[in-house]
Amino acid sequence: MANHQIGIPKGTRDFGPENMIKRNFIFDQIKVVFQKFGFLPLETPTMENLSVLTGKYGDEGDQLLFKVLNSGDFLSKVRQEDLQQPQARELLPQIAEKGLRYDLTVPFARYVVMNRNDINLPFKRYQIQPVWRADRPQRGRYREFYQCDADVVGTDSLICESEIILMISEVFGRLGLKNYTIKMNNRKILTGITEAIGAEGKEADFCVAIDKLDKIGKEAVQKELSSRGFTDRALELLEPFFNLPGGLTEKLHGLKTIFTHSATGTAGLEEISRIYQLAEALQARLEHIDFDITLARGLSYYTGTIFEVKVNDVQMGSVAGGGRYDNLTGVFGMPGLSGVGISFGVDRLYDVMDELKLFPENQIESTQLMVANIDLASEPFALTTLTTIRNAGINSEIYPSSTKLKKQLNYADKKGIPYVLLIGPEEINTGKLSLRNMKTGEQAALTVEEIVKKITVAA
RNA sequence: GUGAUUGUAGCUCAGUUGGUUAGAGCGCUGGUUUGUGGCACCAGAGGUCGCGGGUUCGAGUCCCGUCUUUCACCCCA
Repeated sequence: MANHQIGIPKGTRDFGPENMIKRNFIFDQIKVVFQKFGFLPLETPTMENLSVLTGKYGDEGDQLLFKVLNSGDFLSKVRQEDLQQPQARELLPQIAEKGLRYDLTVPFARYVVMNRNDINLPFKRYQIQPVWRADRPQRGRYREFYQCDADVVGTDSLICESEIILMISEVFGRLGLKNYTIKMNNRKILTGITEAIGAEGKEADFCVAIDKLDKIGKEAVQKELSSRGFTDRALELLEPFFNLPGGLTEKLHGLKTIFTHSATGTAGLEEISRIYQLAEALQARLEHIDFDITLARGLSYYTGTIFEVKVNDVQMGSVAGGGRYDNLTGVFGMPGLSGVGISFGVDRLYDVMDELKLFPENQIESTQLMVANIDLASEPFALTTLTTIRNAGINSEIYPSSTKLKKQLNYADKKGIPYVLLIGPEEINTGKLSLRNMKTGEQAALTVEEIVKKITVAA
């Protein structure tokens, strides 16, 4: 009888065995690629001090942080006046000093600063851990989800950016995703645009609005911009940006003339074309890259190149994103360290791959053979045989009790076990064991050696 | 945080203007088959109708609250 009280928190999920095998496949591919490019693993605590987390993600972000209540009698240290008239803002710092990590980049920055004397710059790390956001769940959006980050700090070389493009391509190739777009832009270009249209300093507002272009259309973006205080003159000057020519070189050329009086914009353009050159030298496939000046990305700490990857033909937000941040460690008292990184969203990749049916059929990590449990007398022989088979490197199990064969075969069938080995009095007498192929229903009398050979070859 | 939406058996869902013991399919258990799964047939088990309150002679059905689901906005992976 199921208890109606039990359940899991909103926006969290259990991952059953079938789920986990698929998820691990994604994790493994990403891990292999990260290591191939010289990134090494790092893990940080689930909880950080709130002083580390707050103020790094904007006001919105602070609200989305999960806070952890202090241990013990957490109310005893609260000021009496705050207990009389509780206000969340006053009360919170007194009752909670820890929070769940919101992303992997800020904890990484904290780690770099704390270990500045020990780490070898440029420092390349990857990190695959869950993060938590107290958001309202919806499609492709959970309160607990995994990020797979790879970042390099301590260099401003654009080789890093071009290698990120390579890593994205390789991960997607390994996952079997073919139709995807790596959108790339540069914050300096966005800054250049605000300069060019006479809206200096309104870059943040500009980013939020322009980011929605493909979603809500040009008119709605113009409307939003003017509601955010952009003048008619600015919107007029912005007009050419909406109508840039298609090709990369044409786009760059078009922007170059617009940016003649914007050093920042020009620098952004040079970075973009340099990244293309480097990626080409690395033999990256460039057809997936789309230089898109409307790409903005919310996180305020990006200062240079920004990336976002979308899978086409699937209704889903971005499945990966990243960019360069010039001064992330600055907030922790270590200025002048530039970093760039990429983050894959496994949960979304999973949903996309599931929808496109891209998960491989045969999972070698699952059970290959089950020894049926015919009767108590045959059990010792069956167990010895099981160990022999396991030692040969075949994933195998024995049905733990001698119930009806029908039930045992049914169990094997449902678990997708391809072979069942029958060991009863008959088999022990002849020394030939009955190996049943569950797919075809064929059954053969074979020695243990023949069985091991057959399954090893088949796998 | 704003605005909608959902909740009935393990799962997917029926359930009439409020009216007796709340149904189906799939799944599950047992049997037809005492050493042979999938197919078929037969039988059976399984439900505080999300939770709490209210209206009513009577609530799965109407009202309020709450939780949950899904979706849009904000924002984001």
